[in-house]
Amino acid sequence: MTKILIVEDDKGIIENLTEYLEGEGFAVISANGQTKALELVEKEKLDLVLLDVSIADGNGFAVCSAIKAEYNIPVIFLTASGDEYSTVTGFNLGADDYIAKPFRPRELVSRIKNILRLTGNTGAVIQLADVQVDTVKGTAKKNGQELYLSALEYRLLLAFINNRGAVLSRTQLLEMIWDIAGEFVNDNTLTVYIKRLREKIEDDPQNPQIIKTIRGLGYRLD
Amino acid sequence: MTKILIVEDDKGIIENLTEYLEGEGFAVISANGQTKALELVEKEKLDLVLLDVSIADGNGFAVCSAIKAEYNIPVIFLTASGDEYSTVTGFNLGADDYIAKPFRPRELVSRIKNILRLTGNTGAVIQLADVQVDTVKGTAKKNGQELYLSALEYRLLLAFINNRGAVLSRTQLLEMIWDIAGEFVNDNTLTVYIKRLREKIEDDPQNPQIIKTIRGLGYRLD
DNA sequence: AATAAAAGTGACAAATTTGTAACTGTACCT
DNA sequence: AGGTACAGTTACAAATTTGTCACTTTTATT
Repeated sequence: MTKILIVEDDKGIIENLTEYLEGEGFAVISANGQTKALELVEKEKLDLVLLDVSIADGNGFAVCSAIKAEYNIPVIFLTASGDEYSTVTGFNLGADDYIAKPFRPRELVSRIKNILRLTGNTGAVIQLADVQVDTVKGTAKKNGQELYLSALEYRLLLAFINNRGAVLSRTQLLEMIWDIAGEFVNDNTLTVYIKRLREKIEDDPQNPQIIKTIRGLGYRLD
Repeated sequence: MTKILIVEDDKGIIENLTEYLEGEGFAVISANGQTKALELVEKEKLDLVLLDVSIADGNGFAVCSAIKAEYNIPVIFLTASGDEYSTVTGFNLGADDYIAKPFRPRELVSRIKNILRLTGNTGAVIQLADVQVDTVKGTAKKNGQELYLSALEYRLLLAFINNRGAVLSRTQLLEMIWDIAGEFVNDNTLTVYIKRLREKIEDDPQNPQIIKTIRGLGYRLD
C-alpha cells in the first residue's frame, strides 16, 4: 500500500486531505512541523511526501532538502504561495511537483499518481506482452517467472525499451551495448544476442512478437 | 542537445516560447496542428513535447494518446483550459505535467527540466562519489570508465541505490537479490558479493566510502 | 587480555556468459 | 527461377560469474 506523509500546519487541511486520500486507497500519516516530519521520514517507509512551506517549526524547503539529501522519496509541494520564485525554488531543491493552494482534490490525486509513476516507486515495471521489466530492481520476469537475463541481455533489452517503437540499426545497437572505446565486436554477435534474448522473452522465438526484425534496417520493439 | 517540439495554434506564443527556450539552451521545433505534429514526432528524435489542447486540425488529447501509444517521449500539456476535468484527462492519457496558461516562463523551464529529470531522458544517472550508475542504460562507470558489473552485482548496487541512506540488513538484501521462491543462498554469499562490488566501485575497498558496514545491522549506501 | 560474534578474504569447482566461426535459411532483386 | 545480401542457427572455446568453504581479521564485551 502506498504510504503518504502530509506535512502541514493547518489541522483542517490535514483532516480533509487524509480523509480524501484514504478514500483513494492511500495510507496517510501526518506531521505539523519539521522535527516531527523528519522523524517520520526516518522511521516510516514512505512512498511520497506532501509538503507545505510554512510549517510549525522550521520550513518546508529545509525539509525537502533534508529528504532529498538522504532519501529517494518523491516530494510534492502543496502551498499557499504559488508565486514563480517559490515554485522555482521548490523545483531547484529537487521537488517533484509543486501545487498551489487552493488545490483541487481530483487533480491532486492525478498528480500524486503521476509522480509515483514517474519516480517509479509504485512500479517502474514495463510491460511487454507477458514480460515485466523492473528497471528499479534490475530484473525481468515472464508471467511472474524470473528470467535470469545476463548483464548484456538486460542492457540490450533496456536499449529497446528506451527506444520503443523506433527502429534501431545494428550499428546503433552495437554502439549502445558494445561500444568500448570505439572498438566494436563482430557484427554477428548482435544477431546471436538478439536470438538469445528472444529465446528468453518471446513465446515463440521463431515468430517474435516483442522484438521485430525490420529487414535491411534493424530491429524494433513493439 | 535537448530537442523540444511545441504544438500550438497561436503563432505569437510559438515565437515567444521558441525564443525563450532557445535562450535556455534547448533546441526547439514547432507544429500548428495534429498532422504536422505526429509527422515530426515520427521523423525527429524528440526529447519532450509541449502540447496545447486546441490546435489546427484534430486536438491535443489525441496527439498525446498517439505519442504515448508509440513512444516514450514526455508530454507536457500547456493549455488555456486549466479546469480540473481537462487536467485529469490529460494525466489519464499519460501526460507528464499539465500547465495552465498564462504560464510563467521560469516556472515552465523548471517544470520542463523536472520532467526531463523524472523521465530520465536527460540523465537518470545516479552519482555515488566518483561512480555513475545509469539505470536507463543499465551501466555503471567509475570516472567515465565502464565497470562491467555482473547481473547480480548490478542488482545489488540498485538495491542500495533504491534505499539510499537506509541500513539494509543481510536478510533484507538476501531477499531482494536472491529470493528465488523463498530459497536463500548461503549467508556468506552476500558478504562475498559486497566485497566483489566494493572491489569494483570503491577507491580503497578496505576502507569503503560508498557502501558502509553497520556492524550488527547490515550495510548502508551513503 | 581472552572470548565470541560478526565481517572479510582467498581460493576453488561448477555453471553460465561471451564472442566467434561456420553453416543454414529467407526475403528481395532482377 | 536464381542469385545475393541479410538474418538466423548451431556449436565451440575462453572468460567470467556464481556459490561455497575454510580461514583470517576486526569489533564489542567480558
